[in-house]
Amino acid sequence: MARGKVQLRRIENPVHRQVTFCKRRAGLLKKARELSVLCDARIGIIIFSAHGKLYDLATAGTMEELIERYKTASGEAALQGDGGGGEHRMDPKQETMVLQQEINLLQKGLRYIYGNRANEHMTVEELNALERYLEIWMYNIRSAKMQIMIQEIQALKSKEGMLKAANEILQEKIVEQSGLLDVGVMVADQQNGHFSTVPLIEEITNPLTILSGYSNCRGSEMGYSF
Amino acid sequence: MARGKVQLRRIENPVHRQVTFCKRRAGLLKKARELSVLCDARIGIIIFSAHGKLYDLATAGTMEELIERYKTASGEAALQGDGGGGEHRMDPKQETMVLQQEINLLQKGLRYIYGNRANEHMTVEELNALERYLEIWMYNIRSAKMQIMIQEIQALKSKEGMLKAANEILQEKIVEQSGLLDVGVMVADQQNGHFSTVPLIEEITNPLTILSGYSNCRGSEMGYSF
DNA sequence: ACCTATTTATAAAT
DNA sequence: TATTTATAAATAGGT
Repeated sequence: MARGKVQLRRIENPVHRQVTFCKRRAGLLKKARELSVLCDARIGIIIFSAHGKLYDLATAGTMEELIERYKTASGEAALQGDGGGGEHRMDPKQETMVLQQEINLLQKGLRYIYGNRANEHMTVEELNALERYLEIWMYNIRSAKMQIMIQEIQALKSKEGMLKAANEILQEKIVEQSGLLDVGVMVADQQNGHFSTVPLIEEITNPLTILSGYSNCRGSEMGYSF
Repeated sequence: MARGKVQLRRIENPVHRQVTFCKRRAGLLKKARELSVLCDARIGIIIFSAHGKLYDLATAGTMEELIERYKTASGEAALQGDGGGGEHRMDPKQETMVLQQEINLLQKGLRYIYGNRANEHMTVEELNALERYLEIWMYNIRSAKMQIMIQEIQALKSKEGMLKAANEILQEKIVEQSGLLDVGVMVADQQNGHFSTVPLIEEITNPLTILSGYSNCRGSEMGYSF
């Protein structure tokens, strides 16, 4: 913006382009910070240079928070096919009405929380409803994760059942063959190595013992990516 | 930038603030588009107004692409710190002081949210800190649940390993005894019922297949009590 | 939404 | 890369 009007097209001279990129990038981020402070907005900016280098800015929080909020706000999360099993569908008209109600309530809640409380009046009932919605959404996320783990656990359990059954049949077979051999059970027990046949199965039962005492760990020390 | 220098702090007059927000938001997006074209950069901007309304811009592609690219690009840069177990403990006095600070902040937050906003003033910094604490606590709870399920999965897997080992030993024993009997493997196979000995074990391997596609189920339909 | 006096941003030169 | 400077752009306050 000086010493010559700028044409709105790619700067061909690589040196000029690099210099302009640095200057304007700084300017853009400055403007964003100003807008955020002046008008109480939350802003995230992601810039990839032509060479793929990342520059970013997130005002009032982390970029991750903004991305999450963006995803819900842009409606991406709200309008996708049901991944789970058979859910009881109501007719589309009613469905959209309910969803619209939820959205209205959420928006009102946001104005209430972030705007001037005096301008928006929410009844206790509305606040309770909002609270329930939020809990439901959070519950959905957690449930999806749980579903995955539960399926894995059940797969393992069924596998365990099959292995146990196979074990029993094999043991029966051994007993049978021992009878044919007229040698008796003694031989079988000696050949068992460190596995004692009957105790083995008893020992490993009781799979669903729920452990307790896991409160109060700082989050950063636990690295689960679920 | 005109008719009066601007102070870099929140504009208190709501009308002025709204007008400035509109103007500067447009200016910011324009600058971003210019930078993108002039310097061949890819830029994404997410703006949430104070009332929660979303404004966004993505040059040269979609915001989703930029977010994906951001996650990989920032993730590569961010993988540092002690990944292992070593926790840096501070002395108990300092620890309790930090906890007391957390409690004070929470109490202030509760008064702020449920009481009269005019009486309690919280800075953006305080609110951010509160938000972070809440996220950490929630993360802890979820992590504890995860820990329990992960332990159960591992217990089941180890049990599976033991059963497999036992199975193999039993099968060896059968083969051995069959040799002693001079009857051969034919008899063993016939006595196996619907379990074929070797195929069985192959069939049930592959325990850690993670299922996908569990997004977006309504909470009320899922009855997990974790 | 439009105006315009000023402030800001910045292109080119150093 | 930092500074300077002439000029284009952005915009605060008003209408």
